Amino acid sequence: MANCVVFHTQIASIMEVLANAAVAEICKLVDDDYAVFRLEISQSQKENGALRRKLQLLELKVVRERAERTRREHVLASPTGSVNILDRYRRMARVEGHLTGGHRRFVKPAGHNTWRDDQPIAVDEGSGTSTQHVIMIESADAEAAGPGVKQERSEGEEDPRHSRDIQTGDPTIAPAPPRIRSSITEISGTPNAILKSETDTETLSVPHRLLHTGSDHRSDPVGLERLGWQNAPGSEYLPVFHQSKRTVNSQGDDDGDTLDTGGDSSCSYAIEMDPGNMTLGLETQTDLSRGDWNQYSSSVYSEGCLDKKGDDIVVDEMKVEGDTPLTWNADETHLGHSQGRDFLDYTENLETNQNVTTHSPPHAFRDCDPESTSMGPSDLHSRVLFDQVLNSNDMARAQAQGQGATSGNSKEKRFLCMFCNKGFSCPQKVEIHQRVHTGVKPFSCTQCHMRFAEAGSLKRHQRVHTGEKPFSCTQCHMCFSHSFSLKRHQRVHTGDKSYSCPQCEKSFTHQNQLKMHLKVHMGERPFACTHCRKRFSERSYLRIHQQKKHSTL
DNA sequence: CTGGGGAGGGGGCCC
DNA sequence: TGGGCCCCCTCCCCA
Repeated sequence: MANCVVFHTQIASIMEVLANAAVAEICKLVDDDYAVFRLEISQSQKENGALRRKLQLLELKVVRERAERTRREHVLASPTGSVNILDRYRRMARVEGHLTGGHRRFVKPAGHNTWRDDQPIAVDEGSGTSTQHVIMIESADAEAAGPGVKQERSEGEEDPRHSRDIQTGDPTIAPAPPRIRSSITEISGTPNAILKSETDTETLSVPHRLLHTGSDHRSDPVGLERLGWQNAPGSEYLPVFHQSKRTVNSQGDDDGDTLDTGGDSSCSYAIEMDPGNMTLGLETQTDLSRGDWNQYSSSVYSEGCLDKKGDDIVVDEMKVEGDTPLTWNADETHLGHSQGRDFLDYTENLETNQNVTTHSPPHAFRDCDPESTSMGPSDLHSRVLFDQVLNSNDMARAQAQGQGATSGNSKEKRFLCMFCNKGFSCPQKVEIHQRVHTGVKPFSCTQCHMRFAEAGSLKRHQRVHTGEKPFSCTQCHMCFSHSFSLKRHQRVHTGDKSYSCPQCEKSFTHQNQLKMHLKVHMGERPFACTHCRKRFSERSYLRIHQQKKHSTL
């Protein structure tokens, strides 16, 4: 019995020794790993600092340029009404093309499409016209709201095309964009503040790193993965930040023992956050997550491409044309009343919903043309009906092509658009895609003022000036500048009428033909003449009617 | 004269 | 980078 007790005691002592040895080994491994981890963190912090300084320089540069352009636009401001300025510019660009897009024109002389700055630019497709001053149309409201608001809104909605054209601003007028400068000063204008934040708040650098490297992957693609980008990009920005907020007050920044969060790099960064700088960090994060980082990334991208473009392709400062006005001021509440409800909803949606999957794209408002005021409520209904009929065909095609917002291999398309959650295989594609939402158009034509989000679109557009029509029909003399135009044309020869009406068995070669035909079945005449209230099913009919009947008015 | 249909021009967007 | 498709606009023809 005694031997048994002694034996158990010895076993217990041996196990204790072994356990202690194991613990010691584990501690040693942990210490080693921790040392390596700390080293990596310190290196990352240094990288953050360098990147942040680069960012600050870029931000300052861009903001100065924008402020200068804003000043010039402000000089030529002409309040004419509260019309969506971006939509107007879109139509201006469209009208510009239409003004020169002659039907059955085989060769267009170069320069025919030249935008003349001294000409009023027709905006309304009917009789309405506007001028270049439309760029400041909304400034009328801004002036009513106060100079500060005006400056800030102009900052977000400025039109580089006009700003580039309008070079005759009165230099005696003070530029005075107070809100812009103050905002930039708060965020990144003063290096001292940033340097302080570098030492006090490491979390502040995390959103910067996350977001900016997400767009400018070339600078640090490894950092993305290290920070968890690959797991849930897009939707993970805010959770990371909120998590940081939660852990701020629970752990000290100088106690290495508390750094036991393992691989959760977000938590490990959050440890060293200074609550005093929370506002600054929140502003920066919010600012970037709303799309401003696209602006930044696009500018970087554009600048990076400057030397890659040929003589005919110019990539200059970013062009913001989209429905989501961008701003460098993170405090959107200052913008809300002047930016328009669309933008507000947009940003609120981004703020509150981290999984933005059902967001209607901003270009959903694209169809709100000037004549929409004469369109009855049924227009929306007809649009839905069109979609029901037409989308079945489109969806089948999309499925055949493997398209879709969330289709495809999620592992391959792990870079998500922060606006619509669509997945892409690499950050560049996300960046290009997000121009759909941001309206950034870095590629401008040297012969007219058209701007494009993609280089290919610009190259294709330049055939308008050169008259090049490389796509010729083998069965007739027709030549086309678009490859798809040729393909569409060849349906005439093949008799292919893919678009069939479900109600009368009619079929069409154009999808748009079917679209118009459906209106016949529905008896919709959404386009009403403002003079005699006669209604038409197509805008062109209304226009012809107005030209013939009311041209003298 | 109205309006339905045919077809090209051209930009947006994605693969 | 090019190809492809979608979409809108426009003009023309014709019943």
